[in-house]
Amino acid sequence: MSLRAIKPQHETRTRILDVAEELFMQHGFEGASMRMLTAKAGVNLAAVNYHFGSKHALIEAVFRRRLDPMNVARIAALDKLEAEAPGRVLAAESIIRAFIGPGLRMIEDARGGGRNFIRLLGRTYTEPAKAIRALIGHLYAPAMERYKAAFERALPRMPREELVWRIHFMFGTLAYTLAATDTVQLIAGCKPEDRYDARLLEERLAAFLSAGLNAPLKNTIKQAA
Amino acid sequence: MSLRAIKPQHETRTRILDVAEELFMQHGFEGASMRMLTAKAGVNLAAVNYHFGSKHALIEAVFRRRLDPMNVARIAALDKLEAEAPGRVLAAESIIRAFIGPGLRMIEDARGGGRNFIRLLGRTYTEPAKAIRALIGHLYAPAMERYKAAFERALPRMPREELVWRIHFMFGTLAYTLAATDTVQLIAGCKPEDRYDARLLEERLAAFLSAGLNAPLKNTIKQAA
DNA sequence: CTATCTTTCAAACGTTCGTTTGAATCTCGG
DNA sequence: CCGAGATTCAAACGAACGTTTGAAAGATAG
Repeated sequence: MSLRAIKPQHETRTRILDVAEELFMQHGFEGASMRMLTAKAGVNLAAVNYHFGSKHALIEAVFRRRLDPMNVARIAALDKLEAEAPGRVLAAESIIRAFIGPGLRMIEDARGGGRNFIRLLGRTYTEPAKAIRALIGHLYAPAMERYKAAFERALPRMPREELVWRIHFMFGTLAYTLAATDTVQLIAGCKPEDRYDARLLEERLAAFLSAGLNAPLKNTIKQAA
Repeated sequence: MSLRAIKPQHETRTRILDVAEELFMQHGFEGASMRMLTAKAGVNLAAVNYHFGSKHALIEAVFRRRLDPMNVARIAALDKLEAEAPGRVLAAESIIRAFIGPGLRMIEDARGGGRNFIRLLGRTYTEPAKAIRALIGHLYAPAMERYKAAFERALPRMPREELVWRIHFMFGTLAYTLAATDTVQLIAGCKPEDRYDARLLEERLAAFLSAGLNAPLKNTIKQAA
């Protein structure tokens, strides 16, 4: 074992992953070509196929690297919440905060890679390619099931079908908020850097989402259930 | 003028637009190729360039055909609302319903083209290609300005910055709800056909969004303004 | 130093992309 | 029926795509 340690064990791999994250976010999966990507990463064109096998496998690796730890953190946050108040009914807002917290914390990631990933992730919920949507759904499934059950316990009187819809709406708000690059400016001249004060954004999101989730049930909705 | 009328004046044009709407929705703008598109439409490969000029011009035409009338309907709905209660302060929920109504009505379009378009539109808010996002922003601008002003009048005590964010959140919910093809099933085993009972969906959306928009202002948010 | 395994490299592969071309076909007023 | 204009057609264009290849270079253990 020499004294090298200058070149990390898989520098090429991680450099490809970092650049892929950024370029997929900027141009989409089809819009970011292998030549573009390898040139920006400063590696040979064949490096992606050597280290990952194919472009699709690279896409999967990009998601796994961040999404797996993020969902672990989400489940841990929910576990902690339930352990602190054993047997008690949790407030919906606490559950919401447990869910969005890990994502927002990733935005604050100093190196900036996390921010790229979060924006990429937000966009991918509506990705047209079936294979990619299936991948995301598969990676999300465990955390999703856990949170759905938590919401059901927190809101026992809400019809299941209505609850599913409201969770769906919450997902939409979250995904869109994170994915939007400059569409915000469609509504108002909002300086883009303001968008990433994660603490303030968490307050805004928690207020909006918990109010929506707890919205009164009108008769028309009750009858449908 | 003969008795033909069998072949509409621009049948090729509209057939291309219909198929483009469907394939762009299914595969995205880059994923749907001209050969795929023209083959499905039963027209020659060169027809798109002959009638529209380029693929990008076709994309623009697909949006203009539906988005222009939809925004006209949105502004008209708001005009009607304000005319019915002159000088009065509108309820935020009425404004929300005026905005989402035209979109949901398009989903019910019998021929199905409207449904394709709405789903395509929802996805396009987070489209990576800048040119397309700019196009959407430009087409939306007039209606957007009108509705933003209406919300400001309806909620005079809310800080402007907070209001902009909440409008942004509403956009997200709407876009995602409409764009989602089968991501709903991530949350629950919901039969996809249920998703398009437009009346029920309007009730659910209006309840969720107006509760979120009217959410109480916490101190942390007030201080930020 | 040598031999073995890993990684990098330039070059090329076959395919598909959006677009262009120029001739053929259709439409319709005079 | 004719001829100008609009439309359709098969074929080809160059460019860019993801991937493969086989040799060169680098790293590692005996």
